[in-house]
Formats: sequence, structure tokens, C-alpha cells
Amino acid sequence: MNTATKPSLKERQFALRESAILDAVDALLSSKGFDLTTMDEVAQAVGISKASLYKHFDSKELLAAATMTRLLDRTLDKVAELAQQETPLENLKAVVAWSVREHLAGRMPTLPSTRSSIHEFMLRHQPYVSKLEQLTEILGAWIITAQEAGQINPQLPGEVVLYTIYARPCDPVIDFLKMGGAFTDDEIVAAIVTTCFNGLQPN
Amino acid sequence: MNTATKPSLKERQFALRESAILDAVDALLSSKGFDLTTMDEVAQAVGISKASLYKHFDSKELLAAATMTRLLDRTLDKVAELAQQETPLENLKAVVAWSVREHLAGRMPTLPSTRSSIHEFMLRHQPYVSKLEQLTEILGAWIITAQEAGQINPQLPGEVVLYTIYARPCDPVIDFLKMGGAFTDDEIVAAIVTTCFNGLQPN
DNA sequence: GTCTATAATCGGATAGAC
DNA sequence: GTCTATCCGATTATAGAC
Repeated sequence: MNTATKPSLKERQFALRESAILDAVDALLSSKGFDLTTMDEVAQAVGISKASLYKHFDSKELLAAATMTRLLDRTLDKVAELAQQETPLENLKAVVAWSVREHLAGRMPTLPSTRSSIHEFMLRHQPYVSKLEQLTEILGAWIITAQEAGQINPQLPGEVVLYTIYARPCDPVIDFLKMGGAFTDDEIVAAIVTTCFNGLQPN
Repeated sequence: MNTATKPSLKERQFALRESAILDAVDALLSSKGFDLTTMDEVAQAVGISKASLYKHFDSKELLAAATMTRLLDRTLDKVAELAQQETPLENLKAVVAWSVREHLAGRMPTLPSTRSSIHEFMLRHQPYVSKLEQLTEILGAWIITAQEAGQINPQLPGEVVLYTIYARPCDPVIDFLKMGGAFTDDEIVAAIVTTCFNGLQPN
């Protein structure tokens, strides 16, 4: 029955197209967000018909969920790569710097802002939620260690620190600074990382 | 010809209804944002028909623009009230605290995030732009003074400081902390103000 | 599984009576 | 100026041929 053999050509082509779709959605969600992105645009960006797109993803919500879940995969990869190379504080800074850079590169689909209609859907999407919990566990441990070492203000509740870090890639300041045109991407990354972690320092 | 007399009853009723419309839009934009708010909802919230709504505002964009412009009026009022009572740094903190509180109270229509379809429209809406410039001038002066006094890091470009302050009321952290339910509004305000201004302090 | 064509719905805006 | 009823374009989603 051949159930465990390597993928056929057709399967590989299918997976490749799926990846191309998600790349396109990355860019569209990053620049326009969920509500303003249409399935027609996605299909056109990939160069397939809308009907074919729906063969891959049953709804716009599921398509966005797959994209957001893949972002968490990338983030978990990045976090694993960083782990224990430096101090927890340096790791946290590196994650924020990386995520701001991803945003600037147009690969950061909007994190679930409370105001997007996709928000509630994501909270019920198991693959996303479970990976988010994984990530939270790792970052949470780094935060606690950094607080014990006095590198992050121990008086700040862990949730405040965590959310402050999670919110950085969707900080409007990034777009404002980018739009102004007076700063390079490196300068923007530095500004966000500096103001963020200075704000979390002990007094 | 009677052009400079006091407003008639009808005119006052009209102005009153207009104000009620803007109040409703404040709440809707604050909770759902521009794209997810429908004119039907606005009309229903006010208790009038959609056609009547369009007698007051010619388009959804103009309605949002009026709401956002009124927000700037409120902000300018607040700023005038604060002016010179305290140091520039304390004034800036008070403005951020006030705006976070407005957000939590549901009176903070989303500032133009780059991803909203209303964003470009606002940049071409003269009343809004000119009031935003007024506000920027005042806050900019406070920032420079605070930097000269060494209360805000003088190495940070003024634009970074200004945008960081402007972005606070739409910081996703506010919604995250509110949603978690573990913090009072006062604690949320304090967390935002502290992490924001610690981040702007000299090293 | 991919396409073209189309159904179904939603939301911004307006016509026309009062 | 306010209402009811309606138009019309845009958008999600699907039918059906190949």
C-alpha cells in the first residue's frame, strides 16, 4: 500500500505550491493585514486561479492561520538556534531584533491584534495556540532568569515583560520610522531594541 | 439677514445628534477599528437610519476623519491644560497616561495604523493634518527641553521619541494585558508609562 | 487539481416618499 | 432631514467542464 515511502513528484509539486502560497500571504498580511487582503490578490500573486487556491486552503481564515503558524515555526527555529549561545537577556534582545527585521522585510504577517477579525479564530486554532504556548514557555523561562540576574526589572510582572516583547514586531513605531524615510533598517531595529529593553531594565 | 445670531433649536438639535454620532463612532473605532465598523452599526448604535447618517457625513471616511479630528481636539485641550504645570517630562508622561486611559475607556479611535485603509485618507484630510502638526509642535518642544535637561536620552533622534509616544495608545500590550484580566486599568497605565519612559531615559 | 464562470452575501451609498 | 427600500460593487466561496 506504499504508505511510508518518499513523496511522489506530484506531492512535492503540491507542497511547493503550498509554500509559494504562504510566501505570498506573508507579504500581503505584512503590508495590508488580514481584512484588506483578498483571496483574488493572493491567487494573482501566486499566479494560480482562486479555485485552485481553495483546493489548498478551505477558507481565508485557514489560509491566514497556516501562515501565522508557519511564522511561529520560524520563530521557534530562531529561538532554538539562539538557545544558550548567550545570556537570556541577549537571547531576548536577539529575538526582538530578528522579529523587527522580519517585519521590515515584509515577512511578518500581523500578529493577532485584538481589532482584526481573524483574532478570535486564531485563539481557537489548535496548531497555532499550541506553538504559541511552546514559545511562551521558552521566552518565559528566559525572562525569569533575566529577572533573577537583575537584568530585567524583577518588579515587573512576567506577563508585562512577555507581552511587551511579543508586541514589538507590530509596534506602529516601526512603520512610522520607515515611512519617514530618515532611518535605515538597522537604525530602526536598534531604536526599537534599545527603547524596549531600557524600558524593562531595573530603575 | 440674520447671519450672526445664536443657533436655532433645529441647529442645536442637529449639532447634538452629530455629537452623538461621533460618540458612537469613538466607541466602535476604539473596539473594532475602521475596516470592521459598518455604517449600519453606526446608525443602529445612534438609533437613526443609515440615510440620516449620510445627511451628516458624506462618507465613511469623512465620518472617521471627523472622529479622529475631534480626538485631536480633546488631546490639544488636555495638552493646554497640562502646559507648564510640571516639567516637560512630567507633561509628556501625563499625556501618555491620559491617552492610555482613553483607550481603556473605549474613547480612543485607532490612530492611523499603516495597515488601515483609512490611513492615506487621513494624511490628505487638512483639518486632521493641521491639528496633528499643532500637537507635534508642542510635544516636540517638550521633548527637546527634556532632552536638554537629561531626562530623556539626548542621543535618541527626536522623531524616535515622538513616534514612541504617539504609538503608546495603540500599543497592543494594552489590549493583551486587558484581555488577560489580571491587571486593573491603573496597573496597565502604570506599566505602559513606566516601560515607555524608562526606555527613553539616558543609559 | 486546475481552470472559467457564477452563486451568495455583505456593505457603502442613494432614490424617493413623507 | 428622516425614513424605507433598493442599488451596486466587491469579495468569499463553489459548480462544473477538462
